[in-house]
Amino acid sequence: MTLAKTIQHLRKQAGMTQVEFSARVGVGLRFVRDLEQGKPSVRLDKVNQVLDFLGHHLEIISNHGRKNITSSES
Amino acid sequence: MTLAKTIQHLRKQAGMTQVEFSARVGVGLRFVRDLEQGKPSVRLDKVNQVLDFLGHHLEIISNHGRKNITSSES
DNA sequence: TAAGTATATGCTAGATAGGGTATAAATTCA
DNA sequence: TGAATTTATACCCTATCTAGCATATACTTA
Repeated sequence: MTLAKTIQHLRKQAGMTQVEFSARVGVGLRFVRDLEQGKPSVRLDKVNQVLDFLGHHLEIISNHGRKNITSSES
Repeated sequence: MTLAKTIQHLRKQAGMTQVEFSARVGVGLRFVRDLEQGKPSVRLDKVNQVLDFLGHHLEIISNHGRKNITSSES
């Protein structure tokens, strides 16, 4: 599941509209909408603020196996 | 480990300087430095670009247990 | 269908991230 | 210790993110 859809899912699970959610999290309504629409260039601190409110956080996970160091096979 | 330190660790593990790294990833040197210094307000898409290069990605993880819906115990 | 609610999109203004560059500080190594 | 390398900090400039508002579109229910 994408970040956008996961957050949307968690918000709905918490029974909040975007309006209520943005107010309680402390970010702009517009941001919540952009976020849930999958805008890629959002600010990380804002995302973390949202996730923290939802009792979640981000972690770095290895892409099991094939690295992507731009396959430097000369 | 923090996002900043993890990325720095992965970069060094790959044997690259910040200069080489930024060039190969395709982001500015300035960004790499801000990122590794723990600047919280970096852009998510840039972070993902870096992580993808390193063969990693971000995932949403639940903070096991205590939610943080700002403890709305009235 | 209509009304009410919720979400999506377009716009502007203000704030700031990122790129580039220069320099300072730290680190490495002979 | 000194030189070379790497990393950190400071500055300016441009691009764009966020907030806020208005409006349009979707969704729900009577």
